[in-house]
Amino acid sequence: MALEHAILGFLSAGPMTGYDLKTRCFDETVGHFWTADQAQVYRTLEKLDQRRLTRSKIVPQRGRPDRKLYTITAKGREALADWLRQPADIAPSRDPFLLHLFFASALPDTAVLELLGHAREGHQRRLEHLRADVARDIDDWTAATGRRRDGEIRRLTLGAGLAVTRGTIDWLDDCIEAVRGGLPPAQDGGDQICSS
Amino acid sequence: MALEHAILGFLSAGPMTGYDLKTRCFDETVGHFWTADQAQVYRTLEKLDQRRLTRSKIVPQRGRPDRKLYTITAKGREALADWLRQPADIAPSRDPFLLHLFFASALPDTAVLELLGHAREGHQRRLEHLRADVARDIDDWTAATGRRRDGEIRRLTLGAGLAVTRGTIDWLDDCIEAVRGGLPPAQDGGDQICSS
DNA sequence: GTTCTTTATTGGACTTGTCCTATACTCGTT
DNA sequence: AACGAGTATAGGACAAGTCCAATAAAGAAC
Repeated sequence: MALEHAILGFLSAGPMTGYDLKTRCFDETVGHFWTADQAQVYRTLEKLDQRRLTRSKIVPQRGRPDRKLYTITAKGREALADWLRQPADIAPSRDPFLLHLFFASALPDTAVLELLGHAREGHQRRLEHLRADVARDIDDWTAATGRRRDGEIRRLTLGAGLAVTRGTIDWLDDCIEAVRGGLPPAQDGGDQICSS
Repeated sequence: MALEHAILGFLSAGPMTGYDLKTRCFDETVGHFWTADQAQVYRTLEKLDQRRLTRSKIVPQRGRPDRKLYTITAKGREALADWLRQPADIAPSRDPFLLHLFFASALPDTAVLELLGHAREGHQRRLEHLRADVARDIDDWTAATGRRRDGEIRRLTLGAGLAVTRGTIDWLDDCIEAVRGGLPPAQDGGDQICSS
């Protein structure tokens, strides 16, 4: 499980609670390429504890629910190092938008254009978010912690998001042009699902 | 569920069995952006049948297991059209490689370079596969069926794969150059997981 | 003064997807 | 003659992820 190793990775920088991991680590830091469900984070932490890859300690608070602080163990560091040394998974992931587009040949050109335009907007927003928010977060974090190696690596992962998003937008522009230029008409014989 | 709608999409071109869908549709046709597990295909077909979005008919064969031919119903076509008219999901998907790279700052530069090189190779192979096999499949299929509109759309989805893969390779090249140029050294204080 | 947000953890129910196995007959290969 | 591959479906077990609700108290906003 990748979530498991990601958690170990974050814990290797210092003890944290499930809440810290969910908000500061997943949502804010790696959110643009790896999301984590809150319930899943807590359940994974529990499993890590059972397998002695982490140790947890309850830290009482007044006026707030107790914090459950997780610390990575030597065994946990080993498991993390093992994972890091393994070649990473590069399998292309599923793309629900492409699936949608694939079957959109049954729709009229205008609807296909709408689909493409909507996607373009979404990716444009994402591009701006990466350029502004994510880039700023990395700068802030690097300035605050002084961990320049980590910062460099974070900047590289941000670069991936930028490259892929830019590539996707260019592709969408090509698509829009192609459809505007006129797609061949739908054949009869089951091709046309929706003519409205 | 996307698989459900994908199956309806394929069935809208004509009746098929679970086996046809798995091999000819998913593995061969949309495999480069949407994979499907065999068991999942059969289970989804069963559910579609229960919900009357398809109808199945057993076609006996001699020397082979019986085929169970699924036909899309009017209700199924409606469900498909509804899905197509909805805006598609554009949420960026998880990228296990980026997660790996993210924590690789704990590894020495040489190991990071290895990771990047391995990924580059994988994407290069994928690029060649898309350019050769997938492009040929589309051409063959278009020539065989004469469905030029579908063929055009398929070519567009292929273009997405090419654009994203090319973008990723360019990014990896940038990364490799950056790491060769020298990453800042790891700090002490938990940063360095593995020095070997 | 009530409602919303933040901090913090946990459990239930469910969906989706993966892996493995069983069955069964044909055809081609070694 | 034995073995594997192709054709075809189906079930069990399980892993991973999503959604929702409960609990609980502080503090801010309306």
